[in-house]
Amino acid sequence: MPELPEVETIVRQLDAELSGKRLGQVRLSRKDIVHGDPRPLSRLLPDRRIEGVHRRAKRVIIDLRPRAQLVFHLGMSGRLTLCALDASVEKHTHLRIAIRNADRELRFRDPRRFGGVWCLTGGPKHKGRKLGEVGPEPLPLTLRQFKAVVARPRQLKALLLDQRVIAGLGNIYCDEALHAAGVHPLTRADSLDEAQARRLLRAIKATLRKAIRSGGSTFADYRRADGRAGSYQKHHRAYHRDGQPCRTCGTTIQRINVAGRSTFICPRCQQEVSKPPS
DNA sequence: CGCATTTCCTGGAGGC
DNA sequence: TGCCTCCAGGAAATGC
Repeated sequence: MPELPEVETIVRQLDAELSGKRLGQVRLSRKDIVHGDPRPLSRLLPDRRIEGVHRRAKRVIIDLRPRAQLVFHLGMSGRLTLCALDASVEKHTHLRIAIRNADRELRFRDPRRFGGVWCLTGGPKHKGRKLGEVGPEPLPLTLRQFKAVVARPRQLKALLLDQRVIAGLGNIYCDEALHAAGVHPLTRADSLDEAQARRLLRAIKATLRKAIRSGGSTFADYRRADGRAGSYQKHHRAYHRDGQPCRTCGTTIQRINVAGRSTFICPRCQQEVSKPPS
């Protein structure tokens, strides 16, 4: 489940490897992973130069010249890897884009197909599912901005997961940050006091930065762009640790359900301080 | 407005 | 071993 740190890891590798290179042949074996018209993909992309690869929210954005953008969302099980041309092609590889003069290609694989690709060429109005608006990036967020964004009568975790509110957090890093901040996920977001808000924002940033340094968390599908696994799962303190002792206080980590998601908490470190919204 | 539920999809886990 | 059911979850849609 690639979230901000996983996508950031992929993007840094792709940017380092691909900037300045030109795209070659495009092979799309599953048209329905493309939102909008899939034809421009193979028609308009070859020969464009890669200006750079960056991230916005959980999206990988490849900037091209002449001006175009290739946007990937990895959903649950999406992988974006740079492979040797002759490497065996894994099942569910939906898109392959050769890199000129490199003996390598970019492959997009996504068994569950919750992910997708957008090809933005600035041409006719984009049809199909649009890229939704997303909220501010968490890493540059100031405490003032964070408090403003969080000042709503909603379950805290549901709010943090909402990409329109803050961009990039998913189930793993929400649980890790809430645990690190010692805040219960069902806390009413607008009831956080100054100290809690500060702790939570710091925990979010610290967790994301550490995860980026570890190349993200690999549970099942996620891989870095070079195919290797991330290692931050070894440092998780809450996520997927139900039944195991809290690394802070030894209390057994519990699994509950919040916002329709499995949620892992330490019932001692994360006390429910205020009534959740109706 | 918020929130629970459903939908999409596949592979892996667990039951028998 | 093999079949079956259940379940994970990002994001959007639906119903209350």
